[in-house]
Amino acid sequence: MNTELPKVYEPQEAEARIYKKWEESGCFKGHRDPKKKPFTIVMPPPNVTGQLHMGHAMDSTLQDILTRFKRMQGYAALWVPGTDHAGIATQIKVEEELRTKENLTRYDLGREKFLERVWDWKHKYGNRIVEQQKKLGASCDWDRARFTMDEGCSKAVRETFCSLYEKGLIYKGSRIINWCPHCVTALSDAEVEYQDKPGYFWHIRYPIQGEKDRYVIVATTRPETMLGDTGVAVHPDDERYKDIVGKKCILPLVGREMPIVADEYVDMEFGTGCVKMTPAHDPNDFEVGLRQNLETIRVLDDNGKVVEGYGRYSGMDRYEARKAIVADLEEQGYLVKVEPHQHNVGTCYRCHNDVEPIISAQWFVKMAPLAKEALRVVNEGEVKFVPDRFSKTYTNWMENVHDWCISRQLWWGHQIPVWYCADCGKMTVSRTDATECEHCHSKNIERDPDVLDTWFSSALWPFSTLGWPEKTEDLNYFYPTDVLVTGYDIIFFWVARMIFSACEQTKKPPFHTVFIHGLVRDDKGRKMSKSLGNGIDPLEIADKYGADALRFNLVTGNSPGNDMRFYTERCEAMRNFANKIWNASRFLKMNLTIDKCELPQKLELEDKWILSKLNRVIPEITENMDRYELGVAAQKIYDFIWDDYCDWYIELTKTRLQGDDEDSKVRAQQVLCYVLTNMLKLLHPFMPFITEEIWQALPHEDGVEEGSFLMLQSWPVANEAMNFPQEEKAMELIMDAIRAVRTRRSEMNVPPSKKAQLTLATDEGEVFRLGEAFLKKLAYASEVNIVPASEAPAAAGQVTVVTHAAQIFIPLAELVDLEKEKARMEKELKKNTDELQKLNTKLNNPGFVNKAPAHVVEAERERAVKLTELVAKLQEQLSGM
RNA sequence: GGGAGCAUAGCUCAGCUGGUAGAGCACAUGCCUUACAAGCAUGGGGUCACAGGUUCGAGCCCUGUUGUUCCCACCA
Repeated sequence: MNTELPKVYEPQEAEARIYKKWEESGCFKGHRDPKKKPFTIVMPPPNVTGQLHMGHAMDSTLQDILTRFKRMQGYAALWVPGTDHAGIATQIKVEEELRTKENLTRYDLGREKFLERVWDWKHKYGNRIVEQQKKLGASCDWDRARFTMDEGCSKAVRETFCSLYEKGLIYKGSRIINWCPHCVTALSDAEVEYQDKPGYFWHIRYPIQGEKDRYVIVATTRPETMLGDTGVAVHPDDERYKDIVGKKCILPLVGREMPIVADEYVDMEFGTGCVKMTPAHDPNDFEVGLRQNLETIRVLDDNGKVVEGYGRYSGMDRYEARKAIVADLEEQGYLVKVEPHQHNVGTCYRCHNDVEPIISAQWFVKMAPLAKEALRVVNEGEVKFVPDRFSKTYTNWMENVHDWCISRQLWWGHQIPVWYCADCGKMTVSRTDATECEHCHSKNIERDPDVLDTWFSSALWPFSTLGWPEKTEDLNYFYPTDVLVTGYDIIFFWVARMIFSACEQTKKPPFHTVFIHGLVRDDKGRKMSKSLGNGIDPLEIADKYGADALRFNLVTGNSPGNDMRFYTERCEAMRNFANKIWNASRFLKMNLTIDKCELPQKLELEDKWILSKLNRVIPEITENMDRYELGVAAQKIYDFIWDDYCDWYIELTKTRLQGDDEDSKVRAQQVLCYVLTNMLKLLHPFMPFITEEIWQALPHEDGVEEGSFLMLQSWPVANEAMNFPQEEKAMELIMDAIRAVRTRRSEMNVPPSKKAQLTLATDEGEVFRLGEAFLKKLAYASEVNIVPASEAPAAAGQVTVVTHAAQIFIPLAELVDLEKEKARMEKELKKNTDELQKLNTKLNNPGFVNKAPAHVVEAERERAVKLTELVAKLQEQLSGM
């Protein structure tokens, strides 16, 4: 905060400057402090290839809020950042660049050269997202930044693979897997996205061998797979087909003889009750094939083209082949009919091309034993999801999980540490690079060319980043970590896998809480995506409105786990809030003569009111934070700052600040400063920059070191000695009167410049005498007369206002239309009488009085008293009109 | 076929363990009141989707209905 104090807060320059200061002075460092409890958050590593998008911004904001909050609460807070090598995504990006700039493929370069290019790319762009996170204020310990392909993480990957293999939890097998012909790699189940797409049902006739003119009719959505058919199945109880079970049929176009088998899998009700079996290209058929001993014939190659040996179809792309086959079937009279059919097609989560189920030799993690412990820790509450409903999502998935296909036919990633011996044919699985076969010592070995699923290394992230498998001090102190913050969209990909990996490798769950947030959508509720071009760049927003405003926007107005729509206008509102605080602070600075932030001995009514309110809001906000209700906490601090502090307290202190009583002036400053300091602390996790900026410019409490930072100050706690319930109530009486007068004046369009005398008839004369100055300033009174309630003047010819504590008379006779005034009063009387009646019914109900908690009954009684007084006053005034 | 979310002011959404319905934006009126017009004051606007139930009391809890969104699942 410089001395010029511009009227409008400009975040751009300030934010960069402040961040630099923090970073230079080591504020973000996570130190092992034996006197403190650790609080650890490990960042979900964004892709190295990535640009920071709104989802990252939200994720990082939530983590930063938690980290800053805990740091201020005195924890040894550590937030570990990093990036993910993102196998497919990165490889595709680099390949694209190769193609467009040099017209080369990765095969032209060869594996080694290509990987060099990817590393170059990583070094060039990998830091971009880090810089972007810094712009948003992320208080990570950047010195600990990790990359999933760096040495430590790679070591963790190798150790995990080998130990799982040794325990028999990793195996290689030929299974039906999801294959992306575009990315030319296997995918895990989680990497397949199912989409409803319009398609067709082709009904095809397969002649039965030896039975003239007899056929089975099968239906398929993928006719090209018929080339790989090795059987037809019917249900064993299906009377229609009992006689043909065991016979053979002939595959059209190919001429293959295939058995007709009976299998429970077939649904008699569906279609014709006959199903073509393609064990090499359909997971169900594969299972049936195993039971029925059907041949497995692969007809599509890795690129999705028909393999050799199928005449004119060979070499055709799967869709081309489909057309050709359908045409031929029709021409040869095998096609019975074609029906439009909506079906669920698996697509690649990266390139969105249709995934092909293909039989292939891949590496798998055996999930059943791992899932057991991963379920236990969640079921027994060792790991909690916030909001809790996501634990159901998690357990449902974990209970039904299949083995995890972890090998990918890519180059960029952790290469599988397995060597095959050309001599003895056995495998060597090793933690260090093998030079010979461990079985026959032959040097004639070759490494498995495949790499591991990216998520295999991400799954180790919470402990690999802290040094595992080494037994490091960090691991000992900071692990298990505390909270994982992430979107619900990667619960399966990542959260679940971290949990079972940690349980297996470290024998502990990786964190105790999973704090789940929703997606940030555009203003129409659509997902932000590149293809739609509806993404909003968080950095542009931060640039325009400030990172503080962006953060505040991302954290308010929605509840945990729910998606939120992003409105730029809301950022504007939050920017206005920042500006409001700026100006409140500017006002204080302009009036500041003190150089220390401390509370005075003597407090005025309004001081006690604001301090008491502050005392109430501190524990509330703290509790909301503890419960991850960050939006609620943010809203409360917003309201307190804007409504209580700015709109009321500052206004209330103005007469003192501008008056002649030096002592009172100083004391007002002291309270203003004290409350502002506390508010800045409460707001700091949400709006770190502006709060730091202002705090730096304010006088500090005793014990705050020169050159210290707000981010390192302690979180406020309520001060019991500063609770003043009586004064709070008294102040409210005055505020009620001010509001009531303002309302009446506003209804009559009296401008503030037209001051008027106020007469208050009240039994709370003492209180209102304390509020005289406030009534003058805030209720535009030229003079305030206070008389006992019994001596109320005649209402005639006056504007009258009634609160439950006072009747107020304003001599603005020329503005009063007596009839209108009467009507208004009658309306108000009726409203209040009705309400009082309702309340009395409630209070006369023994059920309520006996069963409701005492404080609720008490509150209602108080309300009834107030209402009764109000009604009495209204009646009195009406009768005098 | 399972599972979950959502339905509250014109719009977008909050509403913590049941206790007098809230915010932002928008709208209306009056204010350049010496911190802030990115502001101040005041106001209008809601059968909390529908139907039952539990309770002294339901936006909140239970059951069902409707609409809507999402996730999971091998119906060819």
